[in-house]
Amino acid sequence: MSTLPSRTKRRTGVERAAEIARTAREIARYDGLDAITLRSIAARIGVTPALVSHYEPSTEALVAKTFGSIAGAELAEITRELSALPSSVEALRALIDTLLGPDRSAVTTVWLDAWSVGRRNIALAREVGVQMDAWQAFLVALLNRGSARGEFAVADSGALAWQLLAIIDGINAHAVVRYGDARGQRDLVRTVAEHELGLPAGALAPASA
Amino acid sequence: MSTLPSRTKRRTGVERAAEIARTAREIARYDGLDAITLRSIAARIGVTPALVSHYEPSTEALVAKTFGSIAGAELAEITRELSALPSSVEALRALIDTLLGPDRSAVTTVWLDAWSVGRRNIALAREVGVQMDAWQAFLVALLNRGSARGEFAVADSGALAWQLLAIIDGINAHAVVRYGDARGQRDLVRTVAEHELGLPAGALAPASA
DNA sequence: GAGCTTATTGATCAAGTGATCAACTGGCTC
DNA sequence: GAGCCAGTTGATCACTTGATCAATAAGCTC
Repeated sequence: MSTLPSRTKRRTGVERAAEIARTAREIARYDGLDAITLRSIAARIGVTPALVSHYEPSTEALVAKTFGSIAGAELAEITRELSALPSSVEALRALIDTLLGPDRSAVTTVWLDAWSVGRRNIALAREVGVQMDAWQAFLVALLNRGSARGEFAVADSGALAWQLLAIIDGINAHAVVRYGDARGQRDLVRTVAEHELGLPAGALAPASA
Repeated sequence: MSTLPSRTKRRTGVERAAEIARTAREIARYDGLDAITLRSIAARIGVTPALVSHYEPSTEALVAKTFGSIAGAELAEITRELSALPSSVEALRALIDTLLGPDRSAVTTVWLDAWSVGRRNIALAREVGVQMDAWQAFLVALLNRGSARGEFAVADSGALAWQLLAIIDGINAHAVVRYGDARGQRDLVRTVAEHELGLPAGALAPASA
């Protein structure tokens, strides 16, 4: 046998922990939150289940952390994208387009899993609450900013944020089961938002005809 | 020992099958669809897991059947209740009140479980599709009836039915996690329905002030 | 290059899952 | 009351899960 360094072994603790976290996210996206297993992660990385257990003593906590990581990463990315837009109306339009766009089913299924599994995993249930609050806070800030700028008028930004998020989540849940694409239902969210914000019809419609 | 007939044994096959189905429904409502287990059912009835397996050779199929039974029973009950109402507007109002009323979380959690578990259980996934179609068909019929009676105007009853169901499902999903009560969000559905049907504002509001 | 810190392994446990099958027995029929 | 059909049991298999622990070995420091 040659001296092939076939396996790069013995990574740093920090590196390995990051690798485990990343692998858990991949598994959650592809196969669901409850496909996260000591053995599924270990097999994917090429190590022993005991090693995963060493870095993540509680699998339940790892599931909760993984969900929070996926949901939080999406919110962070959207926050970044929207911050470049000049007006709140454009930001709201982009938000609707993104959250009801194609290739969203991966994140949506993770949310569906979280709502379901959260009943058996207390840490996950708490994380779901945290992420929902974070989304609502983000949308409230967006609505208040637009209101302060005089772009539109909002009576109760907190309640409206919950309503818009509920509609979006409902549409996406249906899309996962039925057509795999929620774009056809964007008009519903646009109409509700325009109506509640006192915007003229079509104000949130896509730019190009 | 006395001759106490402590256990009523040896039921009819039909009786036992019904008992198993009923027990599976109870477990699904209280502890979720994936708490349905040969042993959980058997323990609750007081028989051997093998007996449950005898009547239900496939647990996956039993889970799918149980979901269909719960969802179908609710639709049947609501259909019955609404059929007594004289107008379609009143029926729509009652539908919204019921589907976003208290004590709905049990059924909502079963739906959440079904959306999540359906990815691993093909039979369940198909049943979810069937039940969603049944609900949509029911609502389409309600909308078309009201339109034919001249109570309101509906452009695309099929699309509107999906939209209203998506909103209701989204609100209920949020309610399961957050406040446990979706009544505060009823106005959203009412407003959307009134707007889309050309009804005056408040037409779907509760009768009493 | 000795020694030590720490990443990593292999083995193993207890619990829980669906499923199968021969054996038992309750209760009805003739 | 003998016999038989069908409901029921107990034992058991193969598999998956999370978790623990002593033992190993890699790689850095001195």
